[in-house]
Amino acid sequence: MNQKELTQHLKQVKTLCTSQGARLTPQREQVLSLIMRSKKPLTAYELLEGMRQEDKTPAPPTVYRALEFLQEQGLIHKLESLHAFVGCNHPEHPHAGQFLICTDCGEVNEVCNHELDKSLNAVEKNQGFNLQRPVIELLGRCASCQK
Amino acid sequence: MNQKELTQHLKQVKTLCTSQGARLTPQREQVLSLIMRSKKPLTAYELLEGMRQEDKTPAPPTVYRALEFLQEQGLIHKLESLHAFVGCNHPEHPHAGQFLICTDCGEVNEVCNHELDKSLNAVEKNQGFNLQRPVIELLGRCASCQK
DNA sequence: CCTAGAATGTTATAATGTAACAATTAAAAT
DNA sequence: ATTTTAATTGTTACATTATAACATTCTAGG
Ligand SMILES: [Zn+2]
Ligand SMILES: [Zn+2]
Ligand SMILES: [Zn+2]
Ligand SMILES: [Zn+2]
Repeated sequence: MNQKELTQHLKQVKTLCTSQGARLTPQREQVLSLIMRSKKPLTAYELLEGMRQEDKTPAPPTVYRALEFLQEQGLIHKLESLHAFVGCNHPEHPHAGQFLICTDCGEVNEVCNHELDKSLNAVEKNQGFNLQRPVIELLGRCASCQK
Repeated sequence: MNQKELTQHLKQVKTLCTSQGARLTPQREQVLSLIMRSKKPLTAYELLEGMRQEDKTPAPPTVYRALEFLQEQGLIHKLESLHAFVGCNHPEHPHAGQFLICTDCGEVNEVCNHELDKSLNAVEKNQGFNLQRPVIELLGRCASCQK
């Protein structure tokens, strides 16, 4: 995400937070901004490093708290298989993410496949399971890296 | 898994390993045995603790090596969202696991849903993605815990 | 202003995972 | 059977990821 897109995104996100009575403080915004600008998912400690370059020297809880907030607001997703975080491009309606993760170039692509959703619903129904948080992370090689 | 089932499972597994030219050494068998006997997924350090009760005092690399071997042989699965390991009941034909994980009671249920598989294949095809390791972990409440 | 709750700062530590190299053991070759 | 080789295990140290606990500061609402 480039500077212009970022500015636009942050404006949207601020509106969104305000409407929810959630406070997108400067620190939280800084963490979000670092994540959105990155081409790759970032770990908590990479974010800490990023914050240090722009700012003072925050301690781990600072960044973990910001990450918790951003997840609650649906502004970022955590990738369990990478211990890293990516921004969400469609935070306006809450959703669980489905991710294609390239193990070669590190690119992460958030998809939204309704067939997959249906299958998950079917599993839920079959098993009498109440699904609350699906973790769908598809690791492999992206189209470019196969060439 | 009870003692009788375990014995039976270990016998099968030994045959399987032998046929692959893989060596299920006593340590590896001990780790597998701890995992299969447990009702809940176990973390590496819980396994270390378990090994210490039966044996000497192994260091972390010991258990991580055993876990790596067991995963390679398809005898166990790692749950990324829990940093923990569960046994596989169908190691005879290799597969990626699909898991229902109850956040109340901790029970983990490995399912094998072909609709879900199809959806994954469709995503692969649509995106030109070469899927190598799907991580499918469905967190929520199991049927019993909803009552 | 005053106060209550939210957010942040700070220190310490817990939990998870790996690098590097030495010692041992088991398989394979001679 | 002995030698050679590769696989496995032991050991130490450390890297990475994450949280508990408590103090301080800030902010919104009365
Ligand atoms: Zn999203
Ligand atoms: Zn790629
Ligand atoms: Zn399995
Ligand atoms: Zn349950």
